Amino acid sequence: MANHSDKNPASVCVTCLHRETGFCRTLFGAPSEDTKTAGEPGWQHFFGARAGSQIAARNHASEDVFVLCAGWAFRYFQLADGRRQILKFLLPGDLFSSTTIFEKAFHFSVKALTAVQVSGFSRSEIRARCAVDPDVQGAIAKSCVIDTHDATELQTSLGQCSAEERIAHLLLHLMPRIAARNVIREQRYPFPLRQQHIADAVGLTPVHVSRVLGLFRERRLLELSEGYLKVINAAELEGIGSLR
Amino acid sequence: MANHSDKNPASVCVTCLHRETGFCRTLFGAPSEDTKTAGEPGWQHFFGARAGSQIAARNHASEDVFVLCAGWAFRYFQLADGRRQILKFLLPGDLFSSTTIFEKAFHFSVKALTAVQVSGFSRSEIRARCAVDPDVQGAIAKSCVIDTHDATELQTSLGQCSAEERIAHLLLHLMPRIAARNVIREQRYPFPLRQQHIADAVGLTPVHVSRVLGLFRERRLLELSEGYLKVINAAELEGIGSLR
DNA sequence: CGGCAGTTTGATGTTACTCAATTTAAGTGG
DNA sequence: CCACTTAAATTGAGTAACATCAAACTGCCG
Repeated sequence: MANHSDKNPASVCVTCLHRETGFCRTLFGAPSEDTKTAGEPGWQHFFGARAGSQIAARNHASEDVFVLCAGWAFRYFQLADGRRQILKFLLPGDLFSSTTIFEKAFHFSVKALTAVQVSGFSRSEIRARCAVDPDVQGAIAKSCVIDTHDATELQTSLGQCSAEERIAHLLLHLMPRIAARNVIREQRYPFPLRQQHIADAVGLTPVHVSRVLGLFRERRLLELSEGYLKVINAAELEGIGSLR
Repeated sequence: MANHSDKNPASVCVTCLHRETGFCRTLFGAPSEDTKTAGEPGWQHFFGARAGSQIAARNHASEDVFVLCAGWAFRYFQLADGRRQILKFLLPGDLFSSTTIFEKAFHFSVKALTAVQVSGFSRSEIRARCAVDPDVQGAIAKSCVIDTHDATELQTSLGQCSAEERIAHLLLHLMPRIAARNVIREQRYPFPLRQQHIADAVGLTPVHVSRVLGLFRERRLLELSEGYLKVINAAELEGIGSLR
């Protein structure tokens, strides 16, 4: 696993706690001054990782279930010759994958896109809670449903859509997820992806991604630079990428 | 929903019952003369559907969870302009989707590829059993894990692989699944897909699928006709389509 | 100032798509 | 069993979308 040296026992998953979208909230209950300063319970631990570092690898196993608490990461599948498919961009509150609740071994890898904080929970503890707490059950079920639905959309996008449609769809998929975790003003979204990441997510080359984004910019649909995505014409973007 | 007129109360999901792969086995226990002749319990019912008929539609909801008991079907996602992505080919024992256990509404559609028999189970009954029976829990978890893993592979195949690789991968994915449900002699697999289905599953046009299959045939990797797939050189096929 | 990572641009190549015609296979009714 | 019909598969020619290769450009940081 990744380097645990940035471990910060003082903060208990604060980022996740105050997010409706997060998994931690269900496990901890709503945030309180108590939990924020309580330190780690025995069945939970934290670690940080630098941007670009690998924080989970395919075929490795863990007794823990991991949740991203701060920063961006991505889950991906790598082929022997170096090609990789980015399966999902992980935002604070996201499980690495909902299947990790049921299985020790990963079928995927995870890398940090920015500096991140990750929280690990004992799988057996989560499953014990699941057995008695319908809220936890519901959170797990919801997570599975969302992952599957996202997978369906990605498959459709990759299999059926043009370069423009795929990129527009990716942005449209990310926008509400980013908005759920940040205050958005003037349609300006924090957006740390490099074009290489977009390329690996939508199955194109970075060069072609650059051309398509250039087109979008020319048509005044959006601007993308300096770690921000500014959406100028959301309606037209949806017309291109909405999969309806 | 589909036409229930072919309903056949005499047979209790026999096809699923004697399959290790099936969901019904977990719910019923191993087959016995008893269950085979008992008729339907109140929380389960059957129906048949003709080849080509739609048996589930996106945005429709049902109190039931459906399992394919006989024949082939496929789950797919359709776009407004007619394009469709086939997400999974369903074989006897397969749930339409594992998410149907958690959610009433479908995010996908299902069509029969051959004549089929479908079994519907009351969702509330399954969830009640899940709460008390670890085997049922395990079966559901396994089903989620497999669906997610398959989704990962399909995403990678669609996003990163060439036409040859995608088609080879599809065949390699199906072979063991077919073999688990049929006696295979001489590497000859029952295979009812039309080239159009392959095309919709791997994101190519039927014309191009025909060319690639023609190449495979020329290279003596396989033959594909008359509803059967005959694999001649499995090793080379794996070299092309194995995603390693 | 130089170096580096990321992006943009241009020229060219390849893969897969489109359109259209032809062949094969599968029924169907006489 | 044989014309006839229809769906599916194959083949060829031309084209569009995206990849590849290479060079130039940008912003950033030491």
